[in-house]
Amino acid sequence: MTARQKKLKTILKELKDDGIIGISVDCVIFGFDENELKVLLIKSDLENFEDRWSLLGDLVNNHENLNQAAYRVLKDRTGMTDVYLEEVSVFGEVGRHPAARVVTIAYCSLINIQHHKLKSNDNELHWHRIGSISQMAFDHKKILDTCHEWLQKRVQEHPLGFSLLPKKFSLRELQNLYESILGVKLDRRNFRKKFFSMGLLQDTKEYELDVPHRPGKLYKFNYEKYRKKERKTWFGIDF
Amino acid sequence: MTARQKKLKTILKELKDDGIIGISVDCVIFGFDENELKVLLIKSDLENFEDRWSLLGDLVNNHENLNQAAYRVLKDRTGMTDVYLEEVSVFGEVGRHPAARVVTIAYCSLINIQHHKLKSNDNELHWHRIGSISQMAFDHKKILDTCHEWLQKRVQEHPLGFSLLPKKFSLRELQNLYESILGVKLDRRNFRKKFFSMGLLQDTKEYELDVPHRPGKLYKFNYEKYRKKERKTWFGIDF
DNA sequence: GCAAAAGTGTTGGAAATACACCCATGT
DNA sequence: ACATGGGTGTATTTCCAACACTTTTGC
Repeated sequence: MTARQKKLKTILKELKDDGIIGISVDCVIFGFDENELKVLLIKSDLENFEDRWSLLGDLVNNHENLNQAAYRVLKDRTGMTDVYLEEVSVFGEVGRHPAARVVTIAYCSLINIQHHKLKSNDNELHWHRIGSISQMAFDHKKILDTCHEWLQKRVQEHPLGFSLLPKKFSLRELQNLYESILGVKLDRRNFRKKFFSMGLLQDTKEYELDVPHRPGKLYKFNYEKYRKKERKTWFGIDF
Repeated sequence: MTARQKKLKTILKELKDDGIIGISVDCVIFGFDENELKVLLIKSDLENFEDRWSLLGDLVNNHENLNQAAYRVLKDRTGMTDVYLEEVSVFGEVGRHPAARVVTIAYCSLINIQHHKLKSNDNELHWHRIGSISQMAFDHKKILDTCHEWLQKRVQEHPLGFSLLPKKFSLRELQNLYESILGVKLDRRNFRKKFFSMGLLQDTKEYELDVPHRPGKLYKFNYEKYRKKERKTWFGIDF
């Protein structure tokens, strides 16, 4: 048991003894690699859940904001700082944590997996394919599923998928990303038409390298133009 | 100062002294009356915010789930039990509450205002028109705005607007509801077409009474049919 | 009979879908 | 030369937006 785990255990015991509700953040860290959506998990802290995988999380300090706590978890555990992060939901069932009453705020984080080199000695951390995960510690499977559904919806309405890709990407990569997040196959021509018609992809004049076929153009997402864009507010009622 | 307020003040003081983060729920209670979307507010509990309006909320007890806490607030303060309630977001900035660090879970509740007769002696509670509210206590204006935006989006994708209407309603009432939530004018014929084509409105064979014009048909929303309906998962990418 | 809102269809344009061939590159 | 994926256009269908007159009721 690490020092970190010991300290956590002590704090949780105190919370329980004093009848106090603890607050934590849990990060669902998505990455995209080998054309698959992956999630970064760690071997569970607690004995109760030995051999189960768990999200990265920690208790919130009294003096830090919630998203600061989430950033702290990301930075301390993955070393990454420039990360897309958004609050998704809250999980606060009375019995969700065996050691004490802990209400947790679930964050969805998207990282460019290329930039994140796992230290090789950090063999408690692993990237898992979505769909290859059945059981997890605590209610973390439920949290993961919620965040995945949130991402599926969100990625269709906001340009956050680009956070999972390198700055410069081919349209094929972009399409693979959408297909793997949504779990569907899309028509290549219509997909291109759709994205080009938005006018938010910027031609870099560069091409893929070292591919065993005709290289594709590389694009950047034009955040500046997106920010200025006038957005329609009425999408149409449809249940 | 009421007994309730005194007790709250004591607890908050304890939290602060012990350096503990408190957890509360705050309910944004929407109603629909006189063809306008309204929100139920109360005069603020705290001296700091005298004469400002505040959402209905309370600290979460150690032994109750978060939505149970939200239901409790609704029941204790409005007397209503059969209420639509959904978690929207979390607000946990360090300085958001002057008396202590309190993280609050914001709930959106929709009630049929007809069923809720405010006790006349309860003159601290008032229905406010959305848009007539400028300043509020704490960060409650931000919470209100967040919930309103959430409702605008949600009501277009899920059939929750009906919770604001009587069981039986005319299409005009339904359209007024959507118009007031979204702040837009809609074409009457297209609106009808849209809803009828969903096939979820059930003709009650009844008509409006006591209206000074041709009475409209009354409909019920068919939740059962909605539940069974197969929903498409792919809405199309659009930023 | 008049005021007020209910009820009802059609048409044109935009967007989504389905679909097949040639091109550039590495091996 | 061949295998692999890149790049492109069109026809069809579906969905959305715009729009005006007749009907029923209360007063």
